[in-house]
Amino acid sequence: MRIVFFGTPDFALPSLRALLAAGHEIALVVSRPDKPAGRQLRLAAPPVVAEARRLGLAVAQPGKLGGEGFASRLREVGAEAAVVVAYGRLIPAPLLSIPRHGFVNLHPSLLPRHRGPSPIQWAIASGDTTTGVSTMLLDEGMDTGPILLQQATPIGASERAFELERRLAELGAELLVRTLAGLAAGTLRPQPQDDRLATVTPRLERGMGRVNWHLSAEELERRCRAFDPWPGLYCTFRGGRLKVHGLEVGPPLPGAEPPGTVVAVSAAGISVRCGGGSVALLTELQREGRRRLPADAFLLGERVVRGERMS
RNA sequence: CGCGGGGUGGAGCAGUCCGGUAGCUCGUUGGGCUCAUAACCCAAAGGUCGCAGGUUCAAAUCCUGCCCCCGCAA
Repeated sequence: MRIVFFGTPDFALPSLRALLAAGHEIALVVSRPDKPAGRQLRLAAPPVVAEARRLGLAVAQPGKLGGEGFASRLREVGAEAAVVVAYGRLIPAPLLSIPRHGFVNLHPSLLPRHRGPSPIQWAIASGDTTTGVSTMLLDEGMDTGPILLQQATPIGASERAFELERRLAELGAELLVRTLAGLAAGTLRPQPQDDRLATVTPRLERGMGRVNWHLSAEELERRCRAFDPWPGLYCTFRGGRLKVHGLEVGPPLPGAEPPGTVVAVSAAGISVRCGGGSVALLTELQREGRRRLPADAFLLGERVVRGERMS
């Protein structure tokens, strides 16, 4: 099938490759504009653009999709379907009817649960034991279109967002290929989503990684995995930023210290009082400007003492 | 030129401002104690102080250039 591919980050790469491998013709790859990245703030191309160039595909990085300019470009391409995988922008409604089969979107959750921009992270943060990938036809809403196919997968008890994301990217790529085959064969029946079951995830922000010690250790443990690698979990300790890369639910310790108080220190980690009397065991830490370290190594240089506070 | 921190025995750090024979915790090795031990005691080994150049009687420490790691920001 002749298709236009919309995508931007790494998550979209397996899909792009799988579509090619399945014999589809990718007439155009559409991605978001380059933006400054890295420590020197140099302009960097999104992963999808880099990959598309390697593959010798035509690339477009329009600033806006709204105008007539892009619409006519899309018509010229004459694709039978558009595929959207983590493009990063809402597709304006007038474009949706240009390809004969419409816009097929891959979404990394079991819709209608976890609509919105960060479904993978919130599936973990919410304590879900199962998630998955969905393909659907885009409509004018945000992840509200009728579902084509879905594939579920369990979430590992210690699985982190970057790991789950990698798995869902692969799982989604397969699902996408099956979806296009189904569309071409006319065997798919789009199922409307049940809006009553819908949940919407907020876009992640830097500040969401700030540890609130009043939350339970269980909640913090999930966030530690959900926000890895971004925005990460961090707090303030001894006047500087302390990133928390490893946080486990610790064995309970008696006491009524205010949340954020160090209640025990051992080679296994730093135990910190959390909400509801729970205890978090910090097992991997990183001081700003320093390397991330397992707790035992961290403690050799930072003599953390019982009773110290983290905020 | 976006802002900033750091590179010191195997690991994590102090020492750098106010130049003057390298220190702490841990690990390693040997010995001791002990029913025993990841515990404790004693001893030892192990370092071109990121690289190059400069200043100086003398540089981990001051100056210049380069390499590498990291936090913020995006």
